[in-house]
Amino acid sequence: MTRKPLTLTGSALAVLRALVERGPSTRPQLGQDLGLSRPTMSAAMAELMEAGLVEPIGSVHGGMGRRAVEYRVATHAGHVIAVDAGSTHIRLRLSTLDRRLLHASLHPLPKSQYSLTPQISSVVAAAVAEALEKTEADWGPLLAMVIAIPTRVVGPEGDTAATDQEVIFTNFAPPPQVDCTLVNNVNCAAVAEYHYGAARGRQTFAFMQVGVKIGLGLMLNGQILPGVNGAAGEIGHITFPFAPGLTPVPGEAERYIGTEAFMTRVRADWPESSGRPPADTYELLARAGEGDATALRHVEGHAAEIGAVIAICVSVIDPGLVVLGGGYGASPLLRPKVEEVVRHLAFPAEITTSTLAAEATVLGAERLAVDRAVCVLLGLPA
Amino acid sequence: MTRKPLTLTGSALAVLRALVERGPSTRPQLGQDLGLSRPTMSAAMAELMEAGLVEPIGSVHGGMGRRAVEYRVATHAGHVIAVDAGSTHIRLRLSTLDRRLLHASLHPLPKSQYSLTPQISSVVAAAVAEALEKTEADWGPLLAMVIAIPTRVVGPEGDTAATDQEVIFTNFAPPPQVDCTLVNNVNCAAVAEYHYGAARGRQTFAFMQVGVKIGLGLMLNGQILPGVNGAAGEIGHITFPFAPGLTPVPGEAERYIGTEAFMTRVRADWPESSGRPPADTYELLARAGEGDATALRHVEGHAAEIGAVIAICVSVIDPGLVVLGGGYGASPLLRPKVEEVVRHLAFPAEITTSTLAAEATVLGAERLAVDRAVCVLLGLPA
DNA sequence: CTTTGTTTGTTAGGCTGCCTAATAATATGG
DNA sequence: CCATATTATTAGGCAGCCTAACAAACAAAG
Repeated sequence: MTRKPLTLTGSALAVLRALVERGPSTRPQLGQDLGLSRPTMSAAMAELMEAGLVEPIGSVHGGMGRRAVEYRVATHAGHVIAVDAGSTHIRLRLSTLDRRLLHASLHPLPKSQYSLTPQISSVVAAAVAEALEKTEADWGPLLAMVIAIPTRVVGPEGDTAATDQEVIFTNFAPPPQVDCTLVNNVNCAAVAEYHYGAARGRQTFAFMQVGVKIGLGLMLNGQILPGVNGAAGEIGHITFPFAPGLTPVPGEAERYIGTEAFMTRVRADWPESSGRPPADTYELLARAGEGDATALRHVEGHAAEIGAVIAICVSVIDPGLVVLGGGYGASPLLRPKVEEVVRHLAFPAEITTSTLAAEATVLGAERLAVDRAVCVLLGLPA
Repeated sequence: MTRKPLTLTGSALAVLRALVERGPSTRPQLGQDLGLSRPTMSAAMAELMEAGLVEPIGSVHGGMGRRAVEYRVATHAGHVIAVDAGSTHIRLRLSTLDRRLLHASLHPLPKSQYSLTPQISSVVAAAVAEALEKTEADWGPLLAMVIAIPTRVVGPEGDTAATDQEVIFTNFAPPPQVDCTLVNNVNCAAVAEYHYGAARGRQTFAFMQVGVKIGLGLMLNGQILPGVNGAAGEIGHITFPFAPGLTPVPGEAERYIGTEAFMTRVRADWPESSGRPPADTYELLARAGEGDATALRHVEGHAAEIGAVIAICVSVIDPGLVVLGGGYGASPLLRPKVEEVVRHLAFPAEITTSTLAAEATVLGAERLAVDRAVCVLLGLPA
């Protein structure tokens, strides 16, 4: 875990972070954006070159005058692995520190998993083994791994026994000496929406995932809120039903809003006159998209219930923006009704739909892995 | 608003902040805690003395050796005013930057107010006028004011017209050139619990106020979460009732959980055999405290409903700790049932009861005013 | 092909803000 | 009064940034 300390001057660190953030850049660009003078840029670059962290990749001319040399994070500096341990597929990305993709893979699971199981662990092990196999010599060291899992996650100081997070290691062991971090999958997706998706440029927002399960990822001032027990955003456990005379049942909201119970209700309430009920949510959404009135009615009814959940979240944290995502939630058919309900019940909040689809989680994990990798290189905590 | 810039060196600023934070201290103490060398402490102190921000107040001996000089923030450096514009009383504190109380007052309102009214504004105006009247010459300038109000609050860039916050200024104008900040009263109370009360030493927690209205103050990593529209913690607007087949009503949770509707239910359901129903919550709590079974049943039933609301908040943000406060919520009778319900429905969260009672809000406002004052002195934003 | 103007990168030197080390100034206790 | 402990100041150094001036590379115009 511990490699050589490698302390950098403040400006060099800022330059490294900027190159990680935005990819190849010239010195004038970096100096401008970071507010550093040319001599300081010179020193910082010399420092980073010396450490083998950056490399020149040619020169660019911007109108008149001398051409500026373009630099990027050196491939040789190292790489990261991001894994999305999903319920139907395992996705893996192996990338440089500035997120140039070096290897990617998609591994279907034998059957859909409702929770984190040893079977998922096995496929993760296979995916990572394959990635290590294909690693080339000049890719530098594997600096960090982030694995996105569909459970709540606590740090080493927390009560790891109380969560299911350790299940990921039943059939998988991370390579020795490699920094390996577990992160909740919804939080990863939120990170991706923040950097690349529907929430770009927003410092504060919530990402609501709707599929077999429901969950919320909270981004507050550019930082994910994990919660003291890793349970922030576990909105499957909101009090439900909640009304005078009714007894709430723990976890009932997740079951009720989740797509399995929803589809059961749809099938039970499907009129004979509308033909065969839809087999799954994809078919339901497809029919609703074609204008089938019965399908639309169900989708809108469900959207109103999702809106009711979001109104709760908006009342508690007032995120200003809620991004809908997940296998079911990403459908643009939901948005209008959700927005209407939220506006009626709670405070103003923009509602948008995810633009990253199934890639969101692994892209967010990659992003977090790169952050970890920079910390590992510099011996920084957190 | 703008006074002379007055830039300080980093260490001097740290020393000033430390003195503001913890009151009178000696140089060795400060140097130790801030990790500053003795020469740096000397320079910082010289700088602060020069600027008239600190003053020596004697010397202290710690065992053997030379006595250490003790310093504090100079009274002459300036003062702040904190106002709690509550529903039954206006509380005011006028304090030095290190929170030595110079003047305090308590002004009852003619009658209890459900929302922020012009009448409250009038009493605030009178309270502030009286405080300015009593200000002595050597107290230095009035650097900042914070007024705690029971509405959502947005900054100048937000849509102030959409909130009721401006009502505070109907009959009151802050002294010219004085930095005046409005802050939600529940958030102020949370700040006080953080520094002095039941949440001392906790970086993340939620403060739930239960009285005529309900509200949540969210402290995340030592920072209040105000929300994008100043509506974070406005849990009076959570979806309620929320159950299949029921139609939620905006703001219904506040009415239902709030003490007015609660007492109406108590009275309606009060058996003849138990004698005259209690006139208000104080009487209800008093009787419950004496062991009256009917009163206890109602208090516990209500506590379960409060617990159901808290379970929602815990599911969304997982604060680890929830402090119960407010006129009704501060009763220790609530805690056991609330804790039981939260543990049953959601994730582990400690439940405690406020220790600051009615002073919480004004103490939090004072704290925030001091922070603002330091920023004003140094020309810093936010 | 040379000149000119523009942009990029380097060198020289200075300033700020912190540090360590040494010295001076009190205090307590035999 | 002297030994010891603690506090404060002085002297000198170093890291990390800056500005100013200069050298190098390039495009476009003559």
